[in-house]
Amino acid sequence: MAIRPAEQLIHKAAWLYYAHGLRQDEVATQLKISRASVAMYLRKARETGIVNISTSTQLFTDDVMARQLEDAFKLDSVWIAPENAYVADPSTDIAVLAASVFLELVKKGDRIGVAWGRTVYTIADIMSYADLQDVRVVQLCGNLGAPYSYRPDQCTMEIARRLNAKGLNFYAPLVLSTEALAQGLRAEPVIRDQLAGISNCDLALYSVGAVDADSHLVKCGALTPTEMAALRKDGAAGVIAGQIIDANGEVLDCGYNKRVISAELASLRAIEKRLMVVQEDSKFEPLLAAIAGGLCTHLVVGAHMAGRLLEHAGAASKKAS
Amino acid sequence: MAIRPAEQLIHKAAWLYYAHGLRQDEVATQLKISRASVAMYLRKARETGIVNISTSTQLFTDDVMARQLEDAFKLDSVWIAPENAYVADPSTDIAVLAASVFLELVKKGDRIGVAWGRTVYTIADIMSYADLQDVRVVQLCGNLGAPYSYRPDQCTMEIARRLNAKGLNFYAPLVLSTEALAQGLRAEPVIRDQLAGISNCDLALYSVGAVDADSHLVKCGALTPTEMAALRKDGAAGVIAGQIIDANGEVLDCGYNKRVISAELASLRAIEKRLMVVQEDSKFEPLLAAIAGGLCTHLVVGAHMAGRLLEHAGAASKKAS
DNA sequence: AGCCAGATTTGACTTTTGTCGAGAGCCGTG
DNA sequence: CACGGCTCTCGACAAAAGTCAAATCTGGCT
Repeated sequence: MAIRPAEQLIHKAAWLYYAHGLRQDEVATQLKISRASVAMYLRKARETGIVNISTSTQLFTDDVMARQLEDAFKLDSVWIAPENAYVADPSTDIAVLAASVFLELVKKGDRIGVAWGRTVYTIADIMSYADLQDVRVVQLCGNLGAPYSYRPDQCTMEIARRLNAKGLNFYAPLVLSTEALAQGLRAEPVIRDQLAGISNCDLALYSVGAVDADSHLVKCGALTPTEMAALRKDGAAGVIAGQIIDANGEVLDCGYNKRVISAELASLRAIEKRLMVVQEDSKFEPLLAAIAGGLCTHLVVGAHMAGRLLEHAGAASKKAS
Repeated sequence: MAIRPAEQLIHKAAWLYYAHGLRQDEVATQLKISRASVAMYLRKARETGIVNISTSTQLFTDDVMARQLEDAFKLDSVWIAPENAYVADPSTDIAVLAASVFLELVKKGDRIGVAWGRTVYTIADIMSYADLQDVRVVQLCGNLGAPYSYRPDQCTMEIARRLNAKGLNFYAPLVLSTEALAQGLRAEPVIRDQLAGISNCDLALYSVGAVDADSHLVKCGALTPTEMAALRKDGAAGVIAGQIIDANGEVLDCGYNKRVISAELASLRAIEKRLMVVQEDSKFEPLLAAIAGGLCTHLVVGAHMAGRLLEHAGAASKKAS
């Protein structure tokens, strides 16, 4: 930086423009700089989170379906992204909504747990900036040396960056070769502390993975397609923070899970607000499992998925009566 | 309304524009309306609080003086509005800052106590809109049939309106003719409930009044200039929510106070966040009294007042040592 | 001391946004 | 059923904001 015109000026410009409602040229006069500079400062102010522009997500919870889902599945809050009613790409729409919801749920001083996946990374990527200096973003599970850009640590750091918060990474692989090694690593002070700290989070953000050959676990080489198929037969219903869960949302008793370094489900359940975001329609079963396991209190889904969930709930209650 | 283009469309437009970042003409195409309408919807969205534009007040607390004041007076947070560095009118600057700070302190589900005065009304007047449906704004003291536009109930209602919140008014006069009548009225269920509810507030917003002929209490006819002068001799140092306090921030033992219907200071102190805003430099003594009485945890003042406070604190500590 | 590299600032230009008055649709009323 | 009154909607113009390449400045380095 030349002479750090930075912060101070950016803040002043943002203040005059957004809080006092002056025009850019008036701000320029006040600050004795050119209007072009003001425009640039304002952009920086938005990018830094010095100014916050947020739109209420009310409408998406006010939906009738959303209310029904909340009742049917005993969730605190459900947001439904209307399908193809809005912008072109439906999955982007869900991510944009999720990002808004997320920002609405975050409070100063919060500790936030973040898992990993394409969904989470997409959200991080389109999330607008905020200025939450005292927030901490912690990684919920170990890393994979994946060729992808949405590795667990990347998700964590990107979200921390957007929030202007501190990111706490997890310095361990997600999956180890042997159970013994995993146990040993879990006992390491650094890792143990990190794992123990997860239940202190105020908010968690994750998606749920499908149990098929397309799963990231397979793509990253943590499991072979054959192993995955076998797990599926043994009752695997979904993937949460790198762990395989059964249809009841409990950790599946399998060799793989024993080799994983990740947040215990009990720790996740201890987090007050658990925001789950599901983009793909194919993740119906996994989502049901996650909900059954109480792994989600706040839910963001597309209209189609919402419909399927309601249908399912309706059928279930009919069967019961 | 023609066919209620309302809410729904406004929200959609705001969503596409602010959350997705489309241009107005793109939004217009999507929604199949003219761009001019989009522009109008967006204005409404801002006015309704469907979109929120807020600028961080960080810089004003990061100030060295602010930190010193926090330490010297044991306050949670202090914001200092730079004098004549910014926009023309210094008192407006303080109000704009106060409004931002206020909005930053409000949380969903909060109960907010609001007193009255020119300062409070100015803040309400320039405060931007927000969408906090489950917030309640309660009036901290009785009303005066003043010719002014900043009557207690007006302050309360205006703030409630800006927040899209529910306003709870106080249906009693601030001052009665006799102590007996005041006592009787305080015992009335409606009034008693309102008074009792004050300590449940999460946030209070008020200023402090001066004890002189310019006081609102005099202008509104609650006290004559002569009475005011007499009270001053008896130790009156300031006015909080219509009550006279002494230099220690305690209720002054006087006939006037016994005839007032207002929040007890103990109730005010029970409120977690007490935001006090002082615009006029002449309110130095009253402010000191209010701080001494623990009536303020968060403070917004101008740079000049901040300087005087620090000077005072320095002198006091020097005397002590 | 002089020069380079990086970043900021600026003026001029283009694009985007705000606003106004006119026109059109809807509703309750006479 | 025609008539204001009302709001919403649109097109066109004016104002404001965004952008880019060139000019300028800074501090560090040789």
